[in-house]
Amino acid sequence: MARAATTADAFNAVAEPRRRQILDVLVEGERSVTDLVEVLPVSQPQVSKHLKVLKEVGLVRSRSVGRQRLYRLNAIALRPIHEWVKEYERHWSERLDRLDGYLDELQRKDQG
Amino acid sequence: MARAATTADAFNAVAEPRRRQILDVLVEGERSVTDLVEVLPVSQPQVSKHLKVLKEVGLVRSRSVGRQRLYRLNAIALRPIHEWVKEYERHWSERLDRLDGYLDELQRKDQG
DNA sequence: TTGATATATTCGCATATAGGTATGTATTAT
DNA sequence: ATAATACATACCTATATGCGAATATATCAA
Repeated sequence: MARAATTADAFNAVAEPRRRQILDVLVEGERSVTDLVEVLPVSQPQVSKHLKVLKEVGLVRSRSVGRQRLYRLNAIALRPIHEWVKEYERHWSERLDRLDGYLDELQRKDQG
Repeated sequence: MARAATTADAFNAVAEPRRRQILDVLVEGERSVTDLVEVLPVSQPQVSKHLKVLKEVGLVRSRSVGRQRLYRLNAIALRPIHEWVKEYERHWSERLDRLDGYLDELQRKDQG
């Protein structure tokens, strides 16, 4: 078996930095493909392909205006990621970090 | 070019559901490889391989105790994901969702 | 030393990727 | 009709993936 498809879910779609970049632009408002090409260091075909992936997982929606296609963010599709990662937030508090440091040190003493 | 390596960053490492499952167990405390194999529907070699990926991106740390290797979460490595996705949270408020619904409807009327 | 337990690594496979380049398809303008 | 603009799709390549199966390595037990 290979890796899960980029279109499998938001986690996979967003793993690609370019696609996060695109979302980072769209969060400011609707943009045409050309707009995105102008702002990002990505070719037009690549932008279109990335948008297709983002659309398949519901992260963006589009509408046609003349010969333009305007894409906009559908942020709620990011919610599963937020919900998942949120549970871990309390674990990077300073207290737990210190415990980790302590365990690392024990390890070093045992084997180093 | 191919897809970015799973070990490229936390985003890519965590895109794989099995690895999220592993973290979901480790969030409750340190576990040996065997512990994880018993709890998850994954073979031992696969668990070891997933742990290797997680370790390479700093999401877990390990220490040896006898012939066991105990893995523990290093949650702070998830912070970049949280920081990124957090910015989008306000965008899935009800008001913006309704605007999206409205735009979708316009689109349907224009072209459907 | 021999065997058992715990974990890691290797090998083979099918698969889908991101990017480049080229081309197709609407839509508008002349 | 023709050309130009805006966008999508097809084709190619290199790459690394996740899984299964087998094997290697380390540690402890008898």
